[in-house]
Amino acid sequence: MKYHHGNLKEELISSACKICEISGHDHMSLRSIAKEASVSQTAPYRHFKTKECLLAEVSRRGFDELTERLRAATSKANNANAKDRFLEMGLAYLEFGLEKRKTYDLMHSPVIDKVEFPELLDSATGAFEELVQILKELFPGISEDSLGKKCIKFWAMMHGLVGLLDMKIEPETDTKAGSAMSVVKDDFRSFLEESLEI
Amino acid sequence: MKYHHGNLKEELISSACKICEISGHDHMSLRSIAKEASVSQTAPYRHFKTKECLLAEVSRRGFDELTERLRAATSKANNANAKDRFLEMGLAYLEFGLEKRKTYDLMHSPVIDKVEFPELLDSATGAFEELVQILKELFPGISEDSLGKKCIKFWAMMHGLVGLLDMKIEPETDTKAGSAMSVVKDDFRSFLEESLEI
DNA sequence: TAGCAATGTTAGCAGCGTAAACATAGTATA
DNA sequence: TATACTATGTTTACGCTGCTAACATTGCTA
Repeated sequence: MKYHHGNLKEELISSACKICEISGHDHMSLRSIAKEASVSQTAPYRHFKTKECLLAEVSRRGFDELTERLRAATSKANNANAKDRFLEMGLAYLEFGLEKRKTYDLMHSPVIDKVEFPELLDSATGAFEELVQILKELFPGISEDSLGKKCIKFWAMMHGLVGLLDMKIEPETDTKAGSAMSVVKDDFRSFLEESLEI
Repeated sequence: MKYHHGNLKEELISSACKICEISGHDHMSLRSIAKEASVSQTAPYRHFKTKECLLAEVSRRGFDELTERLRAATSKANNANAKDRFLEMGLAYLEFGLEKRKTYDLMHSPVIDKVEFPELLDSATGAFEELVQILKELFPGISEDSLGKKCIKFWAMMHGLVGLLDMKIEPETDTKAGSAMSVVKDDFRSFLEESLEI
């Protein structure tokens, strides 16, 4: 067993990503991550000033993966029209949010002050930029103001939807909110399509 | 100093609400709350099984206040038409979210599993119900399915907006997202009005 | 080859949520 | 009114946490 790990920083990050997605960022301890890397409790402090810094890195990777997925979704249907590609993107966003829910939560959690981590803000902006591009195509010649509004509207709707869909309101505890939700869930495509007329 | 406090439970909750809104729920300790009530560290355990139970109560009060504000907003403009009342409600939602941001975060935070706290779910549903009512008025004769979709759409948009608006992207760090945001912020009323055509 | 910076370890602090055992006060019943 | 019971408080203690300080080892560079 050599004293110097060699690739500890990277291993800590990927362990953190794994643990975060399993247990959620608020049940994740630096000590457990260090243990997973078979390293002393305080070793992480040679690579991250605080726990928050490590979490910021996890968050950043989350945004980068989201960006990648959005890009992949729109280019998957590359020869299709802009509208279909937009729909694919919406679906990809939702999938990411629901699939990697705990990471998604971290990414939007206030525990990490994005102002303190500029490169995190960059990654987050990157994902947003994907939406801007596809909407620009969808509405050619649109004014900057209108484009901005549309972007916010969709981004907000998607973000809100992830939160709402994840509430997993079961049929038994069915309420108005619950039944409304399943309508959307069952046919998200048409839901999103209608929204295009905003 | 009498041994029995007399109204400890209530005082703990209101202290918790105060501390939560100031420091955020993740920087709030049971011990500090107990101290604020001049009571031993473990006294809260006579009234709340776990810290989460206290947080659930804080969250519940948040939803109740939100419901109250939404109701007040729509009835404030009581003699106005449904559309104006809807706009008032949207504004009220946004105001609550931005004004009581930390509490709002707790309310939507996954740390409290709503399934475990049915009365919390009730309170949350109450707020949603306000939206259902006003949209029903706005679109008389609308099918249940369409109504449901509209509700989700607006709720998601509002919820997403609070998160986005609070990012407080400053002019200096201006990005496409930042400038788009200020457009919405400056004229939320027209932003919401346009969305009505969904 | 000497020295320095990077990266690891050990020991220890204060704060946290929580459980167990005990103390006191208020209330219902005999 | 005396007695038991229940509700509500305190003390003590445990294991976990983030983090700091002091020290050890390694690899790079002059």
